[in-house]
Amino acid sequence: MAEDVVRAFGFLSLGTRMKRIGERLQADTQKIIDEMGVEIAASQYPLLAAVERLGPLAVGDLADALGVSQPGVTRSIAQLVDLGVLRAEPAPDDQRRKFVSLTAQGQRLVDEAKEAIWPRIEAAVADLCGKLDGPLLDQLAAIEDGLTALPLNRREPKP
Amino acid sequence: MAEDVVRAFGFLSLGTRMKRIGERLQADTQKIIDEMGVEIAASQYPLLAAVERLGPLAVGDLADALGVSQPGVTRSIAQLVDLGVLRAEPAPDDQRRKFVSLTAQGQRLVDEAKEAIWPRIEAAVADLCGKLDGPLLDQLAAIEDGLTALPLNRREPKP
DNA sequence: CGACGTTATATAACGCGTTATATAAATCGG
DNA sequence: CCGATTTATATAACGCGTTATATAACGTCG
Repeated sequence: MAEDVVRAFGFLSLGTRMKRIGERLQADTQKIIDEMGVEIAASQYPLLAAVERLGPLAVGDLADALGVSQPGVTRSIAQLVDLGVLRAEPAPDDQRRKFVSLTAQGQRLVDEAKEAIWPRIEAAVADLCGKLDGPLLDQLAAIEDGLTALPLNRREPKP
Repeated sequence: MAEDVVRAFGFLSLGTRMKRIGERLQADTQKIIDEMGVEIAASQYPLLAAVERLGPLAVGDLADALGVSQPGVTRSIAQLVDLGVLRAEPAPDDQRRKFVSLTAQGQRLVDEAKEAIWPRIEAAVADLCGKLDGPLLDQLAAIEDGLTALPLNRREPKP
């Protein structure tokens, strides 16, 4: 088995490594969602959660709240509007702005997620790294090893 | 200023957040490399470093060493071969396998990087998160705040 | 030895992020 | 009040990761 170069390089490849871990966590999270029979991509939940938490919001404000670029959220919104979970309507006073809100179906989806999915994900991630402490690189190694030993979707199944 | 939803959700959106931080680190790293007038993308360095560290290696072994998929490294290799820094030649005994090695130009590039670029990056990242300790989410918050306060390319300029 | 399964790499299609730029609406200044 | 600038969103093109599948070479077995 070849050496894990990205890990071996420590701080030098920290960006690559964090991105890699993030993708792995997202992939495992997607598995949990799939197992629960929901049709929404894991990556869309932050957007739905932001709309629910902050109320109807313009595209640019959503981009700020999510920390991603405006074209990125514009595209995600378009997909979720197509799926019928989001609605986008121009602001009455300023036709440039578009306010995004949950449809009834979207609200149901979020309610379900809050009830059944998010607690499960949060518990699994907390199980993986809630107890961690110490230097960053050690924690990252523990996360990678922990995921290899037992992926997120095998952790803390709903009691 | 809108609330940072991904941060607020804690473990629930940890994957999204780590990916986001990784991308930000990579982007800052790219700035450092650009400032030093080198024409290689930051994302290619792990591949070059792996080839240098582990010697001539087959495509699949490189994928293992880097923790990415085989098609991913196949594509990166193709680009670096086009740039003239890598060479790929079929193994004499097994024509399916392709061994990847540094060209003279590639070796020069790596030597330069080891001399001037990697130490600078490592110092900047160490400055950002070498002292961190404690729970993971606190460290991530410190990293994000630290990058906002002073991006990597402003840290520890070469003495 | 030839067919068949296996293994290594290549290609295709897609996801989701980015930057750069286009378009349309609002605002500002003469 | 109209032209110029600014602001908000949309679109296009690309980067770099993925999975699924095609192709070619190897090994094995009847």
